[in-house]
Amino acid sequence: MKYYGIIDCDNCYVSCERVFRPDLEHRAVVVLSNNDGCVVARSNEAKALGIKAGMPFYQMKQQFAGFDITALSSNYELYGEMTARVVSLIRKEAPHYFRYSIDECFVVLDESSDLKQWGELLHQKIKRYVGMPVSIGIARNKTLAKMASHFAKRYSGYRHCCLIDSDSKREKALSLYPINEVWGIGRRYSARLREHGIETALDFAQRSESWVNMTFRNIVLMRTWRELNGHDVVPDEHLSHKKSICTSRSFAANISDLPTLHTHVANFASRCAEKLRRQQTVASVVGVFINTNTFRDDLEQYWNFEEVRLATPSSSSLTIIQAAHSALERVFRRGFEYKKAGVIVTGISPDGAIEQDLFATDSAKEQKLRQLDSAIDLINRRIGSETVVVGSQQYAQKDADGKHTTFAASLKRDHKSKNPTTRWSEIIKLF
DNA sequence: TCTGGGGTCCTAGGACCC
DNA sequence: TCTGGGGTCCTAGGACCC
Repeated sequence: MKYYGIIDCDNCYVSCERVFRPDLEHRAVVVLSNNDGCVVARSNEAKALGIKAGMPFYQMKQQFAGFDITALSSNYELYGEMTARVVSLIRKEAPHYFRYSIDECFVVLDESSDLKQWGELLHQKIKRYVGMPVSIGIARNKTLAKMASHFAKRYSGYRHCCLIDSDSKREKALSLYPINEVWGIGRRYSARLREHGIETALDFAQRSESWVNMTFRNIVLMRTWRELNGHDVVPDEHLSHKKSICTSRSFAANISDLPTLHTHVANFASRCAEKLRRQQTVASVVGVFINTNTFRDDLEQYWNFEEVRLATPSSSSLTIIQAAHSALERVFRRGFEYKKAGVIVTGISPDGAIEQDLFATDSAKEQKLRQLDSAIDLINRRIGSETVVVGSQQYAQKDADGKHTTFAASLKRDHKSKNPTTRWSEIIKLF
């Protein structure tokens, strides 16, 4: 019989920071979004104080003035590296795995071994080798495994691994689980379910299949109902490549001029091209959106999105940047203060299976672009991201050394930690 | 003054085709 | 009173996830 396990990093970003800052253990710590905008991760101590996820940083500072809280800017280079180490350990213990998000990984297990012990040992191993605390849930399907991992996180008696392997355990767990915390049931559905007197996962699971069907006429909710009742019906995602890739940011300050937007959009486009190449795919459509500050209802708002179709699907930074620039020209309207922009690439297919543009004459050029991109990727991977960039990615503004400012430097990150795992210059020195 | 950045799936409805 | 009947593809919007 097949089992699913989920390995979930506890307070992932905070835990990554604590590996290199042991002084932050047992203290209230939050990690902020880009431009130090919102709280995106909290230590248990910060949660206990009542700091909510998504809370704007300035509000937190007002509301929790006088509390001893450490706030850190997000350092995605570090989090990406640390979680990759976690995954490499998981892979050794469970060859059949798929990554669900930056901090979660599903594995498929069979019943032959002692699954509870397996989970406890994996937890110990990840803690010892990477320093990351994880919670592990194991059950017959993914919805129940997620629920189990929450129990593992909440009750220390489980020793970081909760296994649901019988109907009695399943029903007990369901009865203790609020309906709004079930995987796949968000704010809207839980409000509607509560109108029908459903408070726990068990209340929902015990309704008849036809009642759920008639009341909601919704196949997604129906699948969740089946999983709560022990069937394995939610399909495995993330086994194939992504169908859309987006890179977008809010700006530290408003931007009204086209050249500065061009530079930002070039950087977003370049990131999208990198992501395409990493999963060995190409895109055929490049879209750009820009918008004014949606929180300022006293100002006139503008939001728009334009797409450009490529003659030949591509993952080349130069090609994607060019297309993004022409899309930007189309969405841009003078006279607005822009707060955010983004590039979205779609029409994604595996690289290699590209049907040629009927009128293409530039396959030799494509070949050269490909070699150029590979060389840039290699350098940026070995030496550090943004070591080599396309000219249009460089900001007009220069730093103290006379060098052009880079994308990373354009973000406001006043409380950022070092990158001891990916930058030679920031490696930890003991003496 | 300061408010994140990614993704997925499903459905309904319209355009278009034969 | 009573619209032909299939199809496919695309898009927008709504729900969800982390």
